[in-house]
Amino acid sequence: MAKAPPIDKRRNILDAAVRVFARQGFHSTRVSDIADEAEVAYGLVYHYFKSKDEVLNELFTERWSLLLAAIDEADASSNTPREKMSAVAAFIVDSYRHEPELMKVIIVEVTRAANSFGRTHLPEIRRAYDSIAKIVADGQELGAFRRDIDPVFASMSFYGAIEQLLSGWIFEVIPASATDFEQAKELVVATICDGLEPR
Amino acid sequence: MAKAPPIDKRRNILDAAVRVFARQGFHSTRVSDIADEAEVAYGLVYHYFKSKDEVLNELFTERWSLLLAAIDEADASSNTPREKMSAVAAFIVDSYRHEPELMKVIIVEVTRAANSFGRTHLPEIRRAYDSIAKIVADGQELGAFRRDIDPVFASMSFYGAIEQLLSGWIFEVIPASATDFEQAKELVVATICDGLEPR
DNA sequence: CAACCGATTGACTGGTCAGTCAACCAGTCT
DNA sequence: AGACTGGTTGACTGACCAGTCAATCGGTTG
Repeated sequence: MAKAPPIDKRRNILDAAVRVFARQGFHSTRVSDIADEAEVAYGLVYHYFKSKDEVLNELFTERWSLLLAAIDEADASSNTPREKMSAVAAFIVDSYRHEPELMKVIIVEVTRAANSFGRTHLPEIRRAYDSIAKIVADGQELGAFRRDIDPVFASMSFYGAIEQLLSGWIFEVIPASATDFEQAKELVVATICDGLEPR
Repeated sequence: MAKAPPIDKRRNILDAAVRVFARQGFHSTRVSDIADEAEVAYGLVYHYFKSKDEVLNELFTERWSLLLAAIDEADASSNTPREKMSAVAAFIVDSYRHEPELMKVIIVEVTRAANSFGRTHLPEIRRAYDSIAKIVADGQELGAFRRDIDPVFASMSFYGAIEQLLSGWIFEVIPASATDFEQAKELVVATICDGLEPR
């Protein structure tokens, strides 16, 4: 049996797709662009994937499951609710820091495109909101968070704030240096947990 | 000269486009869909607009300028910084409440699609962030807001949180009743200004 | 009425791509 | 060697659609 060809063409194609999608956007990417970038014949893309859509689906699913795992892990830890929120923020920011192109594709083409593409993935996206909401709800139980704000609502605000920051970096609306990333982690949590008004 | 034809076809087309874009998304809308919805011949769309893109541009620009004006007006008022933030949140939420289809189109197809379409409008979008940031900065001057959070950063978090809520309503991830709208206005401000942790 | 002009119509064209498929190639097994 | 298999190739097709344009309509002016 088996080969495990030294070079995994399927992986090549996926990686190439990230680069091309990030550069041109999903819609204006031709399948031939992916093939070219991967230095592979046009038809091979269809050998490994059912359609152009499936390539994006795969990229999203691969990554999103990591996020879901990270949230669950944060939740399972014995940290304070606030530290759990910190962990989630840190995971997302670091994801962007280490793989900006992939995150750009996921956010721009899926998460923020709930219309076209994201529609298929709404359930998974929603699971992230729900898991974060659970952290908030537990925090409320413990008295660490105020009880008059609906957890799902808080979760959406929190996630929305983070995603907006990533968008800002992606579209170069705000500066994106290493220190900006570190600050961002702290500041989102500070904003959401402590608020803008002085204590 | 002049007529002012009782029925303004250009307006018809614009309104029809909102409905169709909201229903099917910009990309999967054919120009013929717009013409059909407006009960107008295909070619007429091109009589009034240079291209399909221009229709969307027009819709966005029309609306966004109202938002910018609303922010400026809030800023110019003699209210507290927090009340100014409230006014901005209220304006956006009410916009959605009264014209959900238009807001859906603007958010989904422009604001959150900074890749394809929004790219053209980044400057205008940015202006909104900047104007909100100015409110925050003034609040810091006055001592109403803490000074260790960058105004632009705060502005992005605030706007991101609101937009995320709209997205939640748009994609039916969270319930959207009249009371939800009213609550939302208060809760975003409470979250961002006071924070999740009890005072 | 005749000339004019902007609004309106919808058939048609040109270009673009996603996806198909028949052929080819390189191992592996017998 | 011969047969088989799965990876690999890229030319080709069918569908789709934005935008064009020549023709028509209806109202106004002189």
